[in-house]
Amino acid sequence: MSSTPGRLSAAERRDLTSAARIREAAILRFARDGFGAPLRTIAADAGVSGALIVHHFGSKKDLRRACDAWVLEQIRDSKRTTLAAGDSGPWLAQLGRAERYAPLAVYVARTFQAGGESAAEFFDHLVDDAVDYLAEGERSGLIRPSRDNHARARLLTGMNVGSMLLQMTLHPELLQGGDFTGFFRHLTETVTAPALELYSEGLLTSRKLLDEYLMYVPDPPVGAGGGESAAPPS
Amino acid sequence: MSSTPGRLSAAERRDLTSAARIREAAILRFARDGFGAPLRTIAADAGVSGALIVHHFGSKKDLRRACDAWVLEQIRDSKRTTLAAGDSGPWLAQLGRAERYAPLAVYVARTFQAGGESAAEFFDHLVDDAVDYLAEGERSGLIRPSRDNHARARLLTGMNVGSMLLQMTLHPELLQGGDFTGFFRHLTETVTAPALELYSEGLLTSRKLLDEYLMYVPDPPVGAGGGESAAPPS
DNA sequence: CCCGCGGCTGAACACGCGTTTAACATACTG
DNA sequence: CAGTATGTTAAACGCGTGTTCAGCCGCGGG
Repeated sequence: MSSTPGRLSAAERRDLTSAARIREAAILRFARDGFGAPLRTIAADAGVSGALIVHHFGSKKDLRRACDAWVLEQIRDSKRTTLAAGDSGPWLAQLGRAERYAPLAVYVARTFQAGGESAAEFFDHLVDDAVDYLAEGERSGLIRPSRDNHARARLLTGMNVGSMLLQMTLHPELLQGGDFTGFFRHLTETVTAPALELYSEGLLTSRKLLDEYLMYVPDPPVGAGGGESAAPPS
Repeated sequence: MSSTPGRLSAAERRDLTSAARIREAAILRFARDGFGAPLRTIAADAGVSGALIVHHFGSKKDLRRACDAWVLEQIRDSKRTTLAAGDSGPWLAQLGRAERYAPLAVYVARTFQAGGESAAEFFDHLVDDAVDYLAEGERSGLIRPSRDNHARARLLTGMNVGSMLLQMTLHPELLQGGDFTGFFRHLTETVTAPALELYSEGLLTSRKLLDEYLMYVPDPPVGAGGGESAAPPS
């Protein structure tokens, strides 16, 4: 992994090797076309042969694992940065707007689309983030308290990620060019207004339905959450 | 297509032929495993050879087209029925609970997951339904008026479908058995409570954010909608 | 009787894909 | 300079898949 005598750290130097180019190309291509993208296409993107990819990474699965780890690392970086800047909040939305991080956000969306273990893990991660974010909003008086913080966080996160997934399948052309920011711009443009309305005023005129439901089913929360996903009864 | 001399209509008689069995098996298998399911698996489900499928339907794509049409027809039926019973409303949620229609709902979800032309068409269909449903709720005083009915309908539909998609990728095991109703049960169970809370009380304590946003961007609606999908800024 | 035709099949073909293999180039080492 | 490790490649293999092909079976009509 390290042969040149330069004094850069191994991690830094690797960013100049073809292995790094492959990783970069793979992330971009996976974000564009999903994880079904042929290995040879990634190879062409990186300007190398297909065989070299498996030589460096072992297999396509391992390549994806490497990309996953790298993306997660980048995201942690970004979170540290925005947190340090006091600009806390849900990163998925903001991330998409930042030119640099948009591909990462789309990559994450592809992870959800592909499903599997990593998707579930990542979702829990996002939910935990949302819990924190909502709690902070609650403290600052911006957000209402909930009967079940975890369930609410799960609902909102699920709606967000789900909507992203839907937009991905409904408008694949937005990803086909490398224009990842356009994807998020379109998403927020069509969503912000009605979402703010829903968040500010609600949807129902009375609390009758809610009260009836709460009467019907027993206790709402206790401590830890139990269920998982999200989809309101329209 | 018709050789036996019975007096049933051609369409009815076909429901006894192996072509019908193939269609039925394909719908179930597509719902379970998605449209990537191998033709030979469907053939095994239907108890026929793989070659017979293409003999009857021409190709896998054509088979899917036939299934799409059939499912759409079934859904129209179901809509007519529930509408006649005065039990109007969004069918996707209710549909999942009805033992008979649950596979159809999952099939539709798979359609969205696969993306493409039919997904977009179907989504518009759902949005139109939601517009009607919301308007009716508004008339009956249950639902608040909106600044942009179409945008709101798109948001809510997108959140619903998106959440369904997410649950599909997050919990594929719920589909792996043929238990399609369990899928929807789990979905509504984890979602209903926080969704009702959100719909009844909103999320934000003040309308400041909304007003600011509305001040910032010009007119909200006019007549027809323009954008498409949905995903609130968490 | 047999002839033909439609339902139906197993085997073979074509193709895209991940992966393996053998070889070549380059550069560092003794 | 030989030797060896490392980066890199073209070609081939294996496998899963949609599709095609040649033929079998059973039955209704001459």
